[in-house]
Amino acid sequence: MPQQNRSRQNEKVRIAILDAAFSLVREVGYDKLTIEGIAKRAGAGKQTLYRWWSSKALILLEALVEHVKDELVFADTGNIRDDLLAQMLRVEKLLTSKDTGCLFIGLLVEAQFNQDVANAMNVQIYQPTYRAATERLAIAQRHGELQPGLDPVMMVELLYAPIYYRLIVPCTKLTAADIPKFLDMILAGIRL
Amino acid sequence: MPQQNRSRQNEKVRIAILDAAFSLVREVGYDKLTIEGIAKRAGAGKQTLYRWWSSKALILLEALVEHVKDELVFADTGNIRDDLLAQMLRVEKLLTSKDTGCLFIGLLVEAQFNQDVANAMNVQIYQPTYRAATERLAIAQRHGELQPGLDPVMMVELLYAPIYYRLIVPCTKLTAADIPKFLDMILAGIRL
Amino acid sequence: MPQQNRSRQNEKVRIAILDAAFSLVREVGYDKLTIEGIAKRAGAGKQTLYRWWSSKALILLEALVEHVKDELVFADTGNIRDDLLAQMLRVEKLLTSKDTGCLFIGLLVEAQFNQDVANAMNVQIYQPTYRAATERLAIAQRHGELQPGLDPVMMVELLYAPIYYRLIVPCTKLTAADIPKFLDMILAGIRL
Amino acid sequence: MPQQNRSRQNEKVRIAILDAAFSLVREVGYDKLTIEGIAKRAGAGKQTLYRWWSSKALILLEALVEHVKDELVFADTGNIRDDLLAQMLRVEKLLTSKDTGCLFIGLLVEAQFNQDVANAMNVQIYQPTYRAATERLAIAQRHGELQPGLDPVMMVELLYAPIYYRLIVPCTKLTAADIPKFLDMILAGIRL
DNA sequence: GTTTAAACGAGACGGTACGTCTCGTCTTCCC
DNA sequence: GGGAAGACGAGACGTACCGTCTCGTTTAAAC
Repeated sequence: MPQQNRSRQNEKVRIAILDAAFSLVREVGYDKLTIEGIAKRAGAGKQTLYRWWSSKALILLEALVEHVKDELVFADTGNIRDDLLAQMLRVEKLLTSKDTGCLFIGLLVEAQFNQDVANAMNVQIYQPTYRAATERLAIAQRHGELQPGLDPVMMVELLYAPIYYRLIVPCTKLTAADIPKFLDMILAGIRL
Repeated sequence: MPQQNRSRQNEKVRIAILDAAFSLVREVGYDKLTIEGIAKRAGAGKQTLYRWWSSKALILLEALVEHVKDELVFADTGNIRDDLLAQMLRVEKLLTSKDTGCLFIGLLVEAQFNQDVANAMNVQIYQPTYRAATERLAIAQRHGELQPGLDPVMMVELLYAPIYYRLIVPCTKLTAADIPKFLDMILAGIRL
Repeated sequence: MPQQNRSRQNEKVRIAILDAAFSLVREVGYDKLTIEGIAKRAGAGKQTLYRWWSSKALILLEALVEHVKDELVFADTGNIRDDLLAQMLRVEKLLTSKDTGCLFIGLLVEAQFNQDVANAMNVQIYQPTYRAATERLAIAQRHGELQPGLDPVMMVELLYAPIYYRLIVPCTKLTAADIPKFLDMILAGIRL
Repeated sequence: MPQQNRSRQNEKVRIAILDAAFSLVREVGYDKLTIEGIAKRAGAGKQTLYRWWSSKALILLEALVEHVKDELVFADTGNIRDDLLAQMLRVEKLLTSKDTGCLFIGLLVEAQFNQDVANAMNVQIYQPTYRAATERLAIAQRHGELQPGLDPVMMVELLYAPIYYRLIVPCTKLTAADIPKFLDMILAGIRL
């Protein structure tokens, strides 16, 4: 991330670019978004974008992080099901909202082909999320709410998995109503 | 899909194009794959590709389907865990193999932005898969192996979900070794 | 020319093709005329056209010749100026008429780059024209109407030259009214 | 013409493109000349050509004008025949030279179908030529060398006409040796 | 308050691939 | 078995963006 190197540059330009990218991606979609389009909307030169970011994905990631950095917390109410449900709904909202949904999918897509983007997403999104989630699950295990032998990381993945599945697989639809159903299936198991 | 309209055209050309696409996508990756590149390798004119397919994704989908149409079965050995594990491993292999892995991811990606591709994948991949899987699960419910109140479709999704999650989320890795762990977590539940 | 080889082929097809070419070139212009367009209008297969003609120019030439073969005569009224003027006006009319004008220009153009067309035009258009014209001029020389020492061929060329000049040079316009002026300048000379 | 708008652009690129066009048209002929070919030889991107010129004809016209802008003068030695002959030979040389001949014919051809090219040729080639020529002829008329009642413009056209005729009509050949013969026929008239 | 170095907007540049078009050849099917 | 119909390989068209590269012009810190 380049922020640290740019202490002297005009913060206004950076904000204008992030805003332009954030609004444009909603209007034209991730794949139709171009560096030239962002530059034009931001009233910036293309060179300015290339100076600070190495791809459009990293611009969007920075824009996204500014919008969602407060969502990664994991509350502890004492009841693990409530906390898990709250967090799953929070993620579901993030991934389906008009603002951030297609942006997030675009970034996931880009990360498939671009290792820099994958690493950046990992550092800025997934590591904080996993840390918060595994800590909460470990507490629940110690409290006897969850099975003690299971790997917290795999539990996190299993919990988020249906959300991403519905997001990614064509012709499925991610809805808030199905979240608690999936949660309870995971908690109780599907075997008789 | 155009196959039905092309009874009179040279099947050799179609095969050459699908083969070219299938081999090229392995070598250069989905996003670097171009229509021109496929045409060149196939010894075909670009117009021929555009005549029969409306995007590179649909070419790849057709190529993929030819390679995997036999994988969508769902055996019934009488033991539901065995059958589920076998199918999950089959899918895992498909999604991580050198041949079809990045091809499949590319198609998933494309389907995010291209409704035609999404529909085509649904018809050719997901509907057959879901049908086979839900039938097997319903049998297991009737046999008293699985909880009778659960929606077979959601169970299918839950079972496939961790596979897709590991496939799609950056910096995670889909391995055969984790498949039975996820399966048992889903079967038994994670709650104590 | 292919006519002699096609005794057995359907004359109706040939006529349909020539008619289609002749009418199409008026509507779309020489440079926008395509083999495919002619075939479509004629209700013929492209292969049929390629079988009998080697370029669209030769189709048009054949169509043109059918329309103008009677114009190449050179009457002898006994008065050389009258005969020359009549012929020059006849050519002017041919070159500026809606039917044949742009067709003829197209052929001239094509002949610049295509030796086959140049030869065909020479044989079918220019040789008959030159023969008729030089014969009439030679008679006039013998009758003491024209200077005896001049080359009849060059005289023919000089007479036709202003017509072609006006036809070909951009932003000049070929009009019947200027023909007699040019003729009299050539007859009398421009020197005082 | 775009020259005036491009003060800031790299003149080297413009020259490279004009040179490439000029040399390529000699090698492959006007009709086989392509924008892509020019771009490739010039080491330029296609977009650069499209940015400054709207057709290959206008590129060639600009290249031509650079080569011939000094040929359009019309000397005044006091003897009208000498001056006319000199100018006609100059034009003959221009139209038959290996460098500029087929290029010029190509432009004439293009001007038949493309009004922009016709206008550009008129402005850059014919208007200067006509102006210089009619002025010299008017002087000759005032000096009593030429008939005073004749239109200078039509005289100019008549003088150039045989040159263009020989250039354009298939299977005729423009030679320097015939130029003075045509000139003298025009000056003296062909009537006895 | 001036200097000066960077970051800036603007956009030309060499490229690549796009999707379309037409060419002239080749193939299939029907009459 | 000849012709319409049209698929085919080829390749140029004109467009859109890519990422790089000058250009002057702010602009803000250092002097």
